[in-house]
Amino acid sequence: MPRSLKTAEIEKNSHLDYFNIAVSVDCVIFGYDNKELKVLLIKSDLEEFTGLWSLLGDLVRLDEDIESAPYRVLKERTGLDDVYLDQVYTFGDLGRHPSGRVITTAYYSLIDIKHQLKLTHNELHWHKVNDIRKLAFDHKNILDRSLERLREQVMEHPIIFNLLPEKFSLRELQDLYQAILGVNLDRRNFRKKIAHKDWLLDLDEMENDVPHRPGKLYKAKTQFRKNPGKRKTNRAEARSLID
Amino acid sequence: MPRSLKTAEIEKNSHLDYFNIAVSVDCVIFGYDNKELKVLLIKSDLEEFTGLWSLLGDLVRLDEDIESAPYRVLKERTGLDDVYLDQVYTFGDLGRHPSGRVITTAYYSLIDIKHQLKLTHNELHWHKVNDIRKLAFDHKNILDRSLERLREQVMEHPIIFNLLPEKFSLRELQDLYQAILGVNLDRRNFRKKIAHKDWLLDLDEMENDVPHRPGKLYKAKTQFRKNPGKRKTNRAEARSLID
DNA sequence: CCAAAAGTGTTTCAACTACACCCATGC
DNA sequence: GCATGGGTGTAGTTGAAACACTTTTGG
Repeated sequence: MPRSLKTAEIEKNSHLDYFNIAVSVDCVIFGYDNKELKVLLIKSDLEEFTGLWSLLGDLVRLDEDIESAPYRVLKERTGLDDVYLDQVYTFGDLGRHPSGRVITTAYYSLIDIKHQLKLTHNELHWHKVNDIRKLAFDHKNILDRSLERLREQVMEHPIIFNLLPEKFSLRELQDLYQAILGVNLDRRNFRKKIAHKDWLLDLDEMENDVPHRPGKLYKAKTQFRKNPGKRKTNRAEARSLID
Repeated sequence: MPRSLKTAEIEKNSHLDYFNIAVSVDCVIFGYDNKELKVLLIKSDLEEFTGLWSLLGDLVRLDEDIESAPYRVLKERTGLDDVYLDQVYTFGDLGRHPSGRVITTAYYSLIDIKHQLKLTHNELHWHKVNDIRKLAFDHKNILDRSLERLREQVMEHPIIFNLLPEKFSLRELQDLYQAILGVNLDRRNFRKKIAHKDWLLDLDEMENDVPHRPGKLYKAKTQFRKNPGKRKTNRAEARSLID
């Protein structure tokens, strides 16, 4: 009963297992720091991929909904419990996993990199998304698709706040949009657009410790923060909240 | 080796199989006729779902990419070979299949209902999408998500022509958009918008057999018709073609 | 006083909406 | 000649883009 197989054990699959299809999830965990979009990767321990990094994934257990699996992976790897997750795509080409037939469903996740993570593995590191050229398996492809999806979602849906600390200035928000979209935005137009969307609460507080004129601080209206209502209803909720 | 298991045999899974996760694909096959959006369904042969209809699906084989599976299902069920397909979402809740643990990836497909289909099963019928209240398994949910996705795609991407015969009038095209989106569109604005997109070739031919002034006939520029280049590149191609 | 970013309004342009009349064909 | 849809243009509105100066703070 392969109930508690770990990713690191996939390669130990017996020949018998090889003749079944295994189902995994892979998490594209995005974070934001120092004006750069980052992704959390783990050093691959497969011989075929020595020196390469890979996404965090695991086999789906027999006793969990597929959507629970990425929450479990996040919890196990980072200690985080209440995160934004969205399914991206399912990848199932024949040769995508060297140890056998593994079909994987990719989820992307947005977390506040400053929430001191309890990283459970010392081979776990944040990488600048822009610097990544090659990953183990088809994970570069999965990353590209997830980033593409994130870019599609981020201007339309109030999800970006999950990448920021609770309080932030409009400049920080704009920098983050720019990091994700890879473009520069006009400050005045950006502020008008954000104001129009009515996603923010004005905290009547100011930044401090900045070496220039401090900006006002805002936070996201609570319904947009983290993962409102947990599993399954993500998409529908996010959608209804912006109508 | 469960290499050639058929959907209809899922329920025969042994207890041994029950303790594995099976992977299937389900096809939401859309067609258009008589100003109504239709979907191709098969009568469920599971006891639990007596009298209910279900989507066409099958287990993914060990020797095929996951994206090949829906093409194979389409080919087996309708005889069609070169169809538009797009992955929608992967559904994997614990209780979704009464015979065991089956995770399914949904694809939607757009086909010309008039291409006389070689329907391989006499319990296979077209149903008006608007009339469907209940389906076997979680297929109503899958249908709803697929329709939602089709609606998102159809104004932005040149895919709708796959639902029409090769030659069509602007009225037919508009009727089809209206059937999909569930709204009425202004004729003049619609024609301007379509003209602007530059998706059509003017055939310099007229309708005949219509009991009113005949309209001009158009066809989609060839790159938008059917499934250009087959599997895998669907999304990327569709996207690049509209830039 | 210098550097850095905060904050703010107007004009232009493109896209979308609403809306009405004459035309061509079949019957 | 009547019914049905074909075919077309304009005015108003809305959202996006371009663009520059003054203010506040820290150093």
